[in-house]
Amino acid sequence: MKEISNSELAVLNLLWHSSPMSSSEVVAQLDKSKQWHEKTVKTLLNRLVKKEAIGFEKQGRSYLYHPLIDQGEFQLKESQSFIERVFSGKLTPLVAGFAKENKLSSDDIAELKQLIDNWEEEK
Amino acid sequence: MKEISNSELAVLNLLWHSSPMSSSEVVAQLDKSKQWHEKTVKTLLNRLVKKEAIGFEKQGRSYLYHPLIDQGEFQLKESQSFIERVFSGKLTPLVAGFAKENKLSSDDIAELKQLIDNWEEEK
DNA sequence: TTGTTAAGATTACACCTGTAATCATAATGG
DNA sequence: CCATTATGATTACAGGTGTAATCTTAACAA
Repeated sequence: MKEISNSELAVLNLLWHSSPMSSSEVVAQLDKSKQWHEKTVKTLLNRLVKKEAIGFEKQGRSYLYHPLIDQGEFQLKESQSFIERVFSGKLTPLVAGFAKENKLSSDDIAELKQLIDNWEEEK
Repeated sequence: MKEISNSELAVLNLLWHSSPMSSSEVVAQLDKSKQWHEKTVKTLLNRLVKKEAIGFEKQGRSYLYHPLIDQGEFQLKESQSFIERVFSGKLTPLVAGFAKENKLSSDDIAELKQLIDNWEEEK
């Protein structure tokens, strides 16, 4: 599968959150966060279709779009390649960086502890 | 500061690891990992200079390059924007994804525990 | 029925990126 | 002293990206 650009990802994120959605719904949602023109959003939907990242069902004159790729898989792949590029493949320095700069909340810590407990249990 | 592309980052990573370095040294190092032509590497060095990500000292006919931006800062910024884009700003799902797919080693877990301990101590 | 609209398709266009090749020039080997 | 070379500067060029505008056509309003 082709690379998904940042702008395209914003659209895809919406569809992962709720789908199917018509282009006008996507436009309406995105208009809250980004200031994208309707034409821009349509271009992004089109490119995502070409990349086979999303598909659609015809609904009269308009389409209802839905994701074709799995969010979890996408996130894992992206995370791995990001960590490879930026942290030479090591995950903990990323987390350490957040900790150092106080970007971690107590909730984050609690969740991390939980993760570790689960991991150890399964082992 | 301008965005650093992936290829440029590979060069920058080398310079963070050891600097200053001449272009031929950079070429030699990169030739081990990537199969980049000398001309390609020179282009990347040039672009990094234009982006003010690296600087150089003249050394006779050639230059000795060194980073101008801090690796830790860069990594933190990139991490934040990555996590924002891909995980809606939440860090732990990233770590959870790695855990779920068995991408975490015992060493990783040990390091994470250490991090958490330190974090709690400081609080 | 027909002019207007709205949806999707196609085209636009400048800038970035990957990946070099060519140009200009100063140092170096003979 | 001069031809060769190595280094940096400039140029190349296709494909991706952000950000739309224009074109085509089918449905809807009057």
